[in-house]
Amino acid sequence: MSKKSVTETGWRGSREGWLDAAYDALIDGGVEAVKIMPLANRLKLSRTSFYWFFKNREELLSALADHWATRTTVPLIAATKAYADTEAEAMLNVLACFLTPGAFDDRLEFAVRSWALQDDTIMQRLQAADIERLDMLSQLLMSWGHSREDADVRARTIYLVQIGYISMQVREDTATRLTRIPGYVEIYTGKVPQPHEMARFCANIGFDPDADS
Amino acid sequence: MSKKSVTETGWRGSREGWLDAAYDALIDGGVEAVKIMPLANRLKLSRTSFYWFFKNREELLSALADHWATRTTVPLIAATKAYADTEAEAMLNVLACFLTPGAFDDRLEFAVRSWALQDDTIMQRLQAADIERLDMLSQLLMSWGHSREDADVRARTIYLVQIGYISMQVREDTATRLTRIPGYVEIYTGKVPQPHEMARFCANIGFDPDADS
DNA sequence: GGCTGAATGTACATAGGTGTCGAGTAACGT
DNA sequence: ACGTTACTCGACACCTATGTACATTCAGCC
Repeated sequence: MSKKSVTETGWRGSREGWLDAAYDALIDGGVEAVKIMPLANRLKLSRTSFYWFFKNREELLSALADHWATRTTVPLIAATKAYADTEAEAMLNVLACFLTPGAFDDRLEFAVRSWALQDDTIMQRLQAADIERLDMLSQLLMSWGHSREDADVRARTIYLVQIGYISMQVREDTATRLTRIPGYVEIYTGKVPQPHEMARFCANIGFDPDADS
Repeated sequence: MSKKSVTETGWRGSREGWLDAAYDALIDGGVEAVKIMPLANRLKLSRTSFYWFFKNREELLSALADHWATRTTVPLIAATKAYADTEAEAMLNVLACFLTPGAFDDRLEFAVRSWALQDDTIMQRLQAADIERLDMLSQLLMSWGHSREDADVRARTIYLVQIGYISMQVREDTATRLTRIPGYVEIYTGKVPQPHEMARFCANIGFDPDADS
């Protein structure tokens, strides 16, 4: 799914190939795992081939950071702007973004947060993203009638719970997590989601609650 | 406060000295910053002196991990068991633990979470700690009348918001954060803290709300 | 003032990482 | 089939880290 991209050339290496490998290394070993020599070994390529596609390690890391924004902030903001009939549904749209694999990339998010500890420019991009995301959530809540102050605390709760989940690196299955969703929606908005709203939510995240196993 | 401990010998180095330096390096650079050579430079000691106090780098890291437990899980659990007249007060006790500098060491907590990404044994200790902490919070809520399910979701919210805060590495001043506290308590417990409870809370965390700037 | 052991330093072996240079090789267009 | 371009690789120079062996120095105690 990732190795063989559209640009199917006869060459073994490619910018995307190195980038994918770097991405994998980043999400399950942190920045310090993104090293050219190990990547080369995994790709079964010579270490020095890397320098044909990238100027140096820094350029690779920078490309990784760009990737992060499009895989996290972008989908979240889209979710806050999605259509909704009720406040509960609007909140479910946001939660769906966090839950759907392929929408908000939580493992990448965590890796980048750790990375920020060692790198100031990443730290700055991260803090800017936090502010932007919180602001979007706050706006969403205000559009459903919450006061500025109330929307502020609630937006923080929603966002922080999610960041917390990511940071805990929980890998619980969708079904378990699903049982807690109505509770969260109620805590976040004060409103209980209706059965048909939950049904739409399940459909959105591609989950069939009737399936056994 | 940390450098010159009680054991004031005539020697320049000491186990504590190296440990303190390692701690500093860990919280503001991640595990990868805990390297003997840089520590030696900072301590103005020869690199190899280290090996007189520690067998090797691993032993240092292990000592650091032990330190983490006593500076995070231990105070949190104490806070859940602290005396309280009301549920709101009980919750404020927990929040105070998170806010008081010197109680729950949030920077260390974050550093360890990042560390876990690269180290399986740390990951296991961390997940055990998460379970234990969530369990304590849940028990606290159940002792104030919440059902098991409700306590479960609420405990997660409280804990995850805090982990989220830590992960965001926000450094907002006590006063700002304080304004949001009553809002959080209400979201967490459904009860509004009384003025005298807030006053006690301020006293606990060593904050004077009347002091200007 | 000299002994002793705790603490420090110097020198060496080893390992893994980065990046450059230049020679070689595979793919593709004509 | 041939040349050009796109890519690959090996060798080299360099840096930073770990850990060991051995020599040295210093504090504290007769």
